[in-house]
Amino acid sequence: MPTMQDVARHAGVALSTVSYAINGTRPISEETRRRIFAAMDELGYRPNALARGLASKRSRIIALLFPAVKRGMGLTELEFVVSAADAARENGYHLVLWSTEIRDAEELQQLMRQGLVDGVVVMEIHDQDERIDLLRTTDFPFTMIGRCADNAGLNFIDIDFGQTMAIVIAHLVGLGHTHIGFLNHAVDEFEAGYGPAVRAQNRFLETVAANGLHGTMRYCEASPQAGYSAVNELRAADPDLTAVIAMNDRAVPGILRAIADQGLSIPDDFSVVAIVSSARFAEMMTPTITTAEAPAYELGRLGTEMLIRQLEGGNNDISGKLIPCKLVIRESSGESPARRSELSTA
Amino acid sequence: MPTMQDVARHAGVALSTVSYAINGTRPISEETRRRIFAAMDELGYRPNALARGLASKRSRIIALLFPAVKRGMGLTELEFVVSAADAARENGYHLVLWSTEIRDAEELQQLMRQGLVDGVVVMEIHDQDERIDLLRTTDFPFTMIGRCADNAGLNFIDIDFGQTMAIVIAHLVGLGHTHIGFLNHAVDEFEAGYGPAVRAQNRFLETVAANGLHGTMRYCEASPQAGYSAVNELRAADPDLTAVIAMNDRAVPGILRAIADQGLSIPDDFSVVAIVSSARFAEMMTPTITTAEAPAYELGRLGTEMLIRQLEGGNNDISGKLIPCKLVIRESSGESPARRSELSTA
DNA sequence: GCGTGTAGTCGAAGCGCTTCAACAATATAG
DNA sequence: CTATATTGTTGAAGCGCTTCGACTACACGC
Repeated sequence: MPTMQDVARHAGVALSTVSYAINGTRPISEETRRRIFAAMDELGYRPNALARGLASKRSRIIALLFPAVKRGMGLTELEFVVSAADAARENGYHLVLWSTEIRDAEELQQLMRQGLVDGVVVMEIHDQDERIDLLRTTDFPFTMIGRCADNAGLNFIDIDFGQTMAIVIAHLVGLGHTHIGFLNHAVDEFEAGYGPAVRAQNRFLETVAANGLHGTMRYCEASPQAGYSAVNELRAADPDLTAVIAMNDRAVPGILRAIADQGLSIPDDFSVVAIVSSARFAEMMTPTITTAEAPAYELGRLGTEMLIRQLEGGNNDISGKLIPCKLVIRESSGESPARRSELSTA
Repeated sequence: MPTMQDVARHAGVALSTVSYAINGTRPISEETRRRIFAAMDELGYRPNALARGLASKRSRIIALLFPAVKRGMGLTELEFVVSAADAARENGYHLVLWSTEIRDAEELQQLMRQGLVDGVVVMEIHDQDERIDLLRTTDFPFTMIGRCADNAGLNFIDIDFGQTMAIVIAHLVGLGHTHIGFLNHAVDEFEAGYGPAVRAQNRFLETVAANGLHGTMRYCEASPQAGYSAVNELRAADPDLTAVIAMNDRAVPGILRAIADQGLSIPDDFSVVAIVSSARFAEMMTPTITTAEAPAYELGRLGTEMLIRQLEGGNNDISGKLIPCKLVIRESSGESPARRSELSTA
C-alpha cells in the first residue's frame, strides 16, 4: 500500500502539500495539483481511512443503531438499513451496524467512547428512550428515525401519523364507511411508549371523533392468529363494523381469514387497509391490500443525510420533518355494504 | 475522552504497561493489572478504535458486501445482515455495510485500499464473480455466503441444495407425487450464474431423474403475476403435474391464485412447497406454505465467524460448509390425488 | 517606497495507540 | 557460582495522516 509520503516523493512535493491537494484545505497551483493527482493514480493511492480519522478526529463513519425488536424486523426495517447505507456511501461515509443487544444506554456508551463513529442514526424510538437521553447529555451527534416525547432541539424524521390517518379515513369515509376499527401493535409496545403505536392510536381516535364516526380499537400481537381473534373482537365490540385499519402487517393474513370464515367477502362486505406497510407485502396477499405505505426509503436516507449535514457543521438548523404514508388503493377496500345497497335500490 | 496516557499516569505506570495489560500481550503482575483496571474504569476509559487500528494494522472492522439485487432483498437477506452484525459484535468486531453499487470490482478495490476493514464477507455470489477474483488475487481476507464455480482454497458457507432438494422431493414422493414442477428464479439470474439458481436447478433435475420421476421446470420473475403464468405453463407442459417446488417466494401468491382459478384446491388437488424460504413468509399465506427454510441466521453468523477466525490467524484450515434447508410441513402439501383415490377405493 | 494581503509551499508536531529493544530483578540449570 | 531464562516494566519509535506556523514570492493600494 502506497502512503501519502510515497505520493509526495513521486510528485516531488512535500507530504503536507499532497494532503492540501487532496482535501482542498489550502490553495495549490494547478501544475502541482496535476502532478500530485497523476502520482496518485499511478501508484493507485487511496488515503488510509484510519490514519485520516485519527489525525482529523473525524472518522467519516456513522452508526445505525437498530435494536432487536420483539415484533421482529420486516421489510420496512430492511429498507431503512439499505437506504441509510446508500445515503452514507453517496456522501463519502461508512455505515456501521450497531445491532440487537444495544438496547441499554450502558452498552451504547461503551461504543461511543471508542471514538469510532462521528455520529449515530437511531431507529425504533420510544417516547422515553434512554439511548436518546444519553446521546443528548453527552452531546454526541445523532438523528432519529422516529421521535420521543420531548424533541426540543433534536433532529428527527418520522412518519406523519396524523396525515396518514386522515388520508386513510378519508378514503374509507369516501366509500361510505362509518364504523371503522383500528388494529394496533401489541399492548406492551404501546405501554413501552413505542412511537408509532402511541401516535397512530391517538390520531385514529382524534380523526374518528372529528368526523363523527364510530371508532373501535384493539391491540394485537404480530401474528396471523392474533389478527384473527383481534378482528373478531372488534366485530363483537361493534357489530356494524365494515372496515378495519391495521398497523400490523403480520396480523393481516389472520384478518383476511377471519372475515372469510364469517362467510363475508372482501371488499364487498368488509374493507381492510394496512398502514405503515409496504407494496411488497400488499401484493403478496389475496386480495391485494390497500395500504398506506411507509416512506421507508426516504426515512432512512433523510435521517442519514441529516446526520451528515449536522457533522459537516455549518447547517445546524434543527428540524423535525414528518412524511405521511402514501395511500395505494388495491383490492381490499371498497364501498360499504350500506352504500352499495343504496346504489342498487336507486 | 481520557487517553491511555491518562490511565497510565493515574495508575502510576508507563503507557506501554497499560497497553500490555489491556491486550495481554506481555505478562503483568497481578497488583499492577489491578491498579490499571481500577484507573480505567475510574476514568471511564475505552481504547480509541482508530488509534488502535492504525498502530496495530488491524482495525477489527469487517465489511458485509451486499450488492443491490434486481430480485430485491427479502427477509432472508435481512437475516444475513442482522446475524452477521450480531456475530461481529460478539467477537469484538464492527460490521460495516458496503452496499448496492459495489457490483464491479473497481469500486470494491477503492474501498479495500482505504485500509478500513480487515476483511469482507461476500453475499450473493455468482459462478464467475469478479469481486471474488479481485479479492483472491490481492490476497484480501474474505469469506463467502454462497460460492462460485471454483472454490479451491476458499472459505465459504452455503446452502446444501442437493440435500434440500432430496428432502423436499422425498416429502412429495412420500405423498405419492410423481409429476413435479420446479419454479426457479428469473432466467437472467440463471444465465448470470447466480449460485442458487444454477445449483437448485441442477439438483432438481438430477434428483428427479434418479427417482424416475417426471420433472418440469420454468424460470420465473419475482412477482405474483410471473408466478401465475409460470405455474400455468408448467401445467400445460405436464398435464399430470400435481406438485410444484418454488424457489421464488414472491411468485408464490401467483401460484396459489392460478391453482384456485383452475378450480383446484391446495393441497387436495395440488401441492406447493417453497424452498429457500422463511417461516415468516410461509405463515402469511393462505393456506400456510410447506417450506424448506433457509438457514439464514446460521449462514450470516458462520460466514462472519469464519472470517474472524481467519483474521485472528492460526486456524487457517480452509473449508466449505454446506447447510441444508429445514423442511417444515404446513398446509400446502398433501397426498397426491392418485394416492387419495387409491385410499378411498381400498 | 512601504506596509499588507494572498497564493503556494514546506517542515514538524501531534492524533492515541502498538510494539520493539532494553533492562532490572528474580528464578533455574549445570 | 556463573550462564541462561523468565517475569515485569520502561522509554521511544513509529502507524499514515491533518494541521499549525513559518516562509517566499508577488500583487495591491497609497
